[in-house]
Amino acid sequence: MAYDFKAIEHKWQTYWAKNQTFKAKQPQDFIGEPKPPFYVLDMFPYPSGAGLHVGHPLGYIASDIYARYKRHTGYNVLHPQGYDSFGLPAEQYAIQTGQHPAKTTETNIKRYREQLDKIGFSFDWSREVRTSDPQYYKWTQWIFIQLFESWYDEAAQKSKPISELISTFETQGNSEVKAICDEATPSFSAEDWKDFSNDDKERLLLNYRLTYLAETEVNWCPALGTVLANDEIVNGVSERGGHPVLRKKMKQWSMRISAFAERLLSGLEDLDWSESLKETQRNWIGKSVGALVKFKIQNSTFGISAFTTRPDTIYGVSFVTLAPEHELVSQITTPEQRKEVEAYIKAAAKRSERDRMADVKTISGVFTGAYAEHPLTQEPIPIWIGDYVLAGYGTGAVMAVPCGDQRDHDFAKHFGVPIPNVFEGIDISEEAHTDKSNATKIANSEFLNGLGVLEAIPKAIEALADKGVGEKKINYRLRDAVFSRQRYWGEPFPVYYVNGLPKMIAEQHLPLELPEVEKYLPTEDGAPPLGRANEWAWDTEASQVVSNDKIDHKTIFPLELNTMPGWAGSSWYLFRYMEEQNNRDQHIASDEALNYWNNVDLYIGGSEHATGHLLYSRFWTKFLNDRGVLPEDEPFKKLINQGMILGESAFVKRIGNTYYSEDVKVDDDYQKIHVDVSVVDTSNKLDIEALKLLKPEFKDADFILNEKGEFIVSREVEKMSKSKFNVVNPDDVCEEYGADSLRLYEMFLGPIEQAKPWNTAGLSGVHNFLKKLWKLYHNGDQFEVTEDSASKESLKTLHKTIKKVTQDIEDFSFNTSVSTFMICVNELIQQKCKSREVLEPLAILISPYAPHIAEELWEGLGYSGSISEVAYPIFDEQYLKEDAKTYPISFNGKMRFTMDLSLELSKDEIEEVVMADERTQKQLDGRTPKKVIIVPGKIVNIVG
RNA sequence: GCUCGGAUGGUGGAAUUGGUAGACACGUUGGACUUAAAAUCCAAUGACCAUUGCGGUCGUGCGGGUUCAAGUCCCGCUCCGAGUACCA
Repeated sequence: MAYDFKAIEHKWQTYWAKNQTFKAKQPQDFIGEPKPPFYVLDMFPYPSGAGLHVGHPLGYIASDIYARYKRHTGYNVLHPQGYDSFGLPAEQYAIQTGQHPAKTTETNIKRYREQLDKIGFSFDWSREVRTSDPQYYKWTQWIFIQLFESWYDEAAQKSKPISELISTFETQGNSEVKAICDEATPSFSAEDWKDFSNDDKERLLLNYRLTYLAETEVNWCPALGTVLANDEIVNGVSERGGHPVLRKKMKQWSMRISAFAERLLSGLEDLDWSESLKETQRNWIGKSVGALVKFKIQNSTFGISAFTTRPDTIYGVSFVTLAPEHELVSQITTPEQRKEVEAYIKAAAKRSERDRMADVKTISGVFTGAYAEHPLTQEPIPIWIGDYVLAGYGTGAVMAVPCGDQRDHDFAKHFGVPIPNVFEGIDISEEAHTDKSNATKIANSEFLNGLGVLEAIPKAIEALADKGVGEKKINYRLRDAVFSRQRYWGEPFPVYYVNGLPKMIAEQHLPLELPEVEKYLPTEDGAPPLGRANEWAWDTEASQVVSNDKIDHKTIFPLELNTMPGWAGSSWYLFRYMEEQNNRDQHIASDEALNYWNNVDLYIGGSEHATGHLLYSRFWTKFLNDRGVLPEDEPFKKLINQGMILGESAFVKRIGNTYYSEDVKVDDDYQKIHVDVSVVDTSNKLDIEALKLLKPEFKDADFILNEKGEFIVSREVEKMSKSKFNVVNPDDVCEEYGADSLRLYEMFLGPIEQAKPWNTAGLSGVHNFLKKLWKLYHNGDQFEVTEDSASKESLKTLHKTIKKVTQDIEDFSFNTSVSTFMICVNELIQQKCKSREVLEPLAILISPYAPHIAEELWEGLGYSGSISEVAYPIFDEQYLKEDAKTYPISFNGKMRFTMDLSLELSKDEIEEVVMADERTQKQLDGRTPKKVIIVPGKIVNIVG
């Protein structure tokens, strides 16, 4: 019987589904001692219209191997899957076609599921989640309300209920409270608080809430009447239509993630994540220690605060630069400068933040005409604006010290601002002196003169603090996260507005479901798509959504028109899987479930989520832990990033309507045109007829063949995408080679974390291997395994394989374990091994990688039921004992020949044997070696 | 620009703590079986030189360095990829 992968894979996929083989157990399901839990999670996919390509399953295959391995070693494994089903592409499609995004999303999910099912994953589908399902986003809304009802106690480093803060305000005002809040929060006493109106109280509380309304900048496209994602902007204009884009302020919900900066930073230490990923998050959070320096503005009541890490250079300040968006700019600019300043602000609004950061070569800025006062010397300091200062970072103001900062130096030189030198014996005429080591001594700085940088910093802060013009400050680069999106296809906020102040809809009335709209575009006056809904008002008495025309601002109020961003639903989904479908009504998950599963033991996904999803979900987890909802304060214990699978695009040379084979010389300028990889074979030959069939536009084209009468394409490695015609569909691979081949090949391609190109030709290698494996258990058409004991050699092969494969799984080195299986099978065939003693453990070993064939072989071995929980083979050292080693004999580090020597020999004995060998004497050619280096068990190196 | 990765034969990659560079595959070439093809099996395959055999030189993106020994460690570059706060 030949290896009939189609029948086998279909048979076992049906069996697994029917028997719910991979359904995880809840703690209460165990009779007696429960198995230890192990939670393996993939980053859930966004179900796009294009379907899966072979790049998507890479991480899923790796995590599936690990999940299956853990089942073999006695764990109760939770390995769920679901969909991140809110998102921009479905909305774009809806705008174009008028189809409801829920409908296209449903279709896409169905297709994803079919594709996933064909690959043989051990997912527990009974726990599926979809972020766009109202029963799911009910809890996303619920979490939002919890955030609204919380504040951050800086002293305790913990989020707490807002009611506690209110009681404190009632008894002591806010002077004693150490809370994270807006900078502009005024101080007040208990009496003041009592005198405030309810609205005033609400406005003040918004300064403290963990989610709050604030003015933030967005990319506004006036022509489209909408806000654009950075992604939708290409070269400064909108991708759709090429319209200009401006930066504009808008009132939006924000998340006070900055309150958690310190914990997000220190929490990294205990995580089993790659050092590079942790480093990326550390840099993103960007902690820096320094001082906040306050500058008075001359002839004005205003002041500017600037954060600096170099308060020691305070006497080197020669100007102050504000971000063009800084709120003071319009108020301090002198009439003479106004025209120039306004023009500059307008120009800066057209540049994206990224452009401004990336461009360090162009120095630009404008003098405001205003002067600040040096906090220590009272000398006047000119105030400039410059777009290298970003409004969102720090205070949006920089105290410029041109002698110590290169950017300030460039700016000063460019505009002819003086560059006072505060460093002893350092020439700063050409470039700034940025060295922060203590070897640098401060000069021209009064009481700081002669001090090293490290001593000068605290001394300078002390002096500033004494005068009340500065203080020690820790600054984080991490900014509060904007949480509003002017979109349709996202979670609605459970918020309505009374007198312009936000109110939460009570928990028991959730979910607040998305309303129907006629079009998915923003309204004509620029309101988000929800502004088109006719039924989008909240009746506080009936507690239900009612028609907009009933809004009376007495009992019926308008609802929030924004929706939540993509990361809302993905920040907590891992906890939803912990509970079974039928017990999800009353909570995110039951306490029993949360306390049993805790958090994710292994998380696999792309590194592009390093600072988005992975940081936000850590933030929400910490918050929900503070508020007693979750038992853990980190979501993902271990994390592996899978690399991208790239496509091998195919190109043809075109001149007019004539196409030339790659190896035909063409003198004129030609264009390179993508052709679909499906009409090109593995030796780069193009099937012209198939191409014409696929793409009618080639019907009348001329094709110039090479001397052999073939048409050859050129190849290039690019990102796999529909527009590049280089997408390989896993369905096609499963059809031609089978899911087990696909799984093995994806792993065999290379290290899981590396980006690598897909080359379908290589599949035959792993497919051949599976055929050989099959043959090992068969004699002709007959399944054949003997009860004879295995040879010493075969046992050695087996145990060598157990050792290596087990180690590889633990190290996530799946590519090398596939090679190990190949070596193992090659050796067993050579040894003509048919013994159950070896073949039975081998079937278990390979089952995480190629589960379908393993099940079939297991059945052939006489067992009924799935192989999936059979105990994993145990490695026994005794079969691997060696008594000799093939030593490489090197001369000056170059290997010349090898010698088989007993491992029992001492260093001296080895030297004696090696020196006596005639090949050694030939190499030395009469010379006496200066040195002989012998590392027993490893190498001999003769120097001389 | 900044942050984080990566670079090894014709191709994907291996070499886990500094110790035989190129495991395992793909591809290519030659051979066996066959009327033929497919499938399968066997052999060769880093480059260059030598060749009757022995053998030799070079070689892990580039330039330096440390070491008995460097793909691996250190310093300085080049190129490519990802992220850069509203793609998910």
